[in-house]
Amino acid sequence: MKSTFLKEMQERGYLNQCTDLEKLDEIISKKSISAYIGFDCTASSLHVGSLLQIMILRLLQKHGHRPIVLLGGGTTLIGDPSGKDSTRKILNQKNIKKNILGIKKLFESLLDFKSKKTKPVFVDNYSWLGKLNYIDFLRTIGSQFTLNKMLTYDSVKLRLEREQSLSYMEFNYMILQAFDFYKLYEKEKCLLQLGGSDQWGNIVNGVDLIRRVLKKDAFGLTSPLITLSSGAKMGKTEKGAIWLDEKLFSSYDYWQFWRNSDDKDVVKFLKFFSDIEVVEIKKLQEKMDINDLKIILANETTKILHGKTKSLKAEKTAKDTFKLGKVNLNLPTKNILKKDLESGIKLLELLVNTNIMSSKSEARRAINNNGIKINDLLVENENKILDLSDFKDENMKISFGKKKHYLFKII
RNA sequence: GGAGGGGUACCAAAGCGGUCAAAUGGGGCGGGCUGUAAACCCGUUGACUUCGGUCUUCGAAAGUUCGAAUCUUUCCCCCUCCA
Repeated sequence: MKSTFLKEMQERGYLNQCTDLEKLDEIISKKSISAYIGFDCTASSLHVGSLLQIMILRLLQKHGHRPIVLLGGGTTLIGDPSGKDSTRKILNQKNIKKNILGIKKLFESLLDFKSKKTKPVFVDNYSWLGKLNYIDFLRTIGSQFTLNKMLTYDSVKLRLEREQSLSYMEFNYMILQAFDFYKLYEKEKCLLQLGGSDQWGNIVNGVDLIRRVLKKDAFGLTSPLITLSSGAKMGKTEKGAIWLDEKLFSSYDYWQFWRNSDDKDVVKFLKFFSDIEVVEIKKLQEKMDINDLKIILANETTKILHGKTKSLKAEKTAKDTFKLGKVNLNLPTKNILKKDLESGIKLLELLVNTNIMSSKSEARRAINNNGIKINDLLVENENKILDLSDFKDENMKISFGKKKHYLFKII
């Protein structure tokens, strides 16, 4: 492979399938191109599941290419049927607009805006999908698609085979995504669409459309679906998604998420989610203890998303809490009113009110299973009432299990 | 259009008039061991509780019964086979 971009893509394991790898390599090794990835706007933030795509955009910039971030303000109104059993809730435009703002903001720290040449471009496909003329669209674009072929795509086939309804609206999704690529080729000279392997069908459609209508070559490239060594899908835990927005998922928790990776995933994750050069990762792997490697992983990933200061802070907090047994004031913090404390607060209620536990039964259970500690002392009485004597220097630490620690402050 | 099978907790799946808040497995959570890992072992897994119990739950609604996840009726949804 000639191009540095594709070489690193391969080294890091980002490469799954390409419509024409040789030709793309030829072009991309000679000049700088624009490439796009589309993001759904179903939530106000992205989660770890989208992080790989973001890393690819960063890599694109690193090698002198220009990333285009397509926010699916139009397509989210329709809903991608790929990999879904049933139609999902359709969002209204107001929510989608809000989501777009939230997602856009994430990219501010993740991508490089300084270099003129590789400055990212943001586009919302509503700007062209929203004003389509139905008849015109059917004649120029719709005529290029055959039902015969559309029906063979997995996203469609699976739904039909399972006799689950697929609305005409959703059925059109792939055409719209193909049209996006077509538009971006015209407007932004975008040669390449990137995406997860589940997007392959949609991407190929775009490439075909450009070839047929514009008589030009465009390319599609997909990344593999990441699974954890446990087999689970990346990004969602039982407690909910690992959000990238700090308001939804704190930098401390984010750091912890990576620190708690499975041994078997660490090197893979370093390649996927850190900026450390692959050669360097190999060296680290040889000389370092797996736990130190996990700390590096946590530091690097947190640094990329939340910045160096927060990453260091999270590392320090973790070290104090887990290694030194100290109370670090940067632990997730909850406030307690002084007057409430003076009249006595039931531990059970506090746990539920602060969302540490979702019900009193659960809290009782946790206590009876020796899972709750106050200032590192096991709580034995489930009906414990808290008062000032449980605080040291205005602080009280409540721990649930070995990993979750919360700091309570009197206000 | 014809014939049959089925909808049970987070998921899979048993139960087919009372002993059912519902077996079992997976997942989750907690504990033990460890390294904030994996594997393994133990406990736990609807809510509220003055710890006596109470309330809500087996696709939906209505009914039979002292008593229904279990029986009846209607409705909704899914699956398999034939046409």
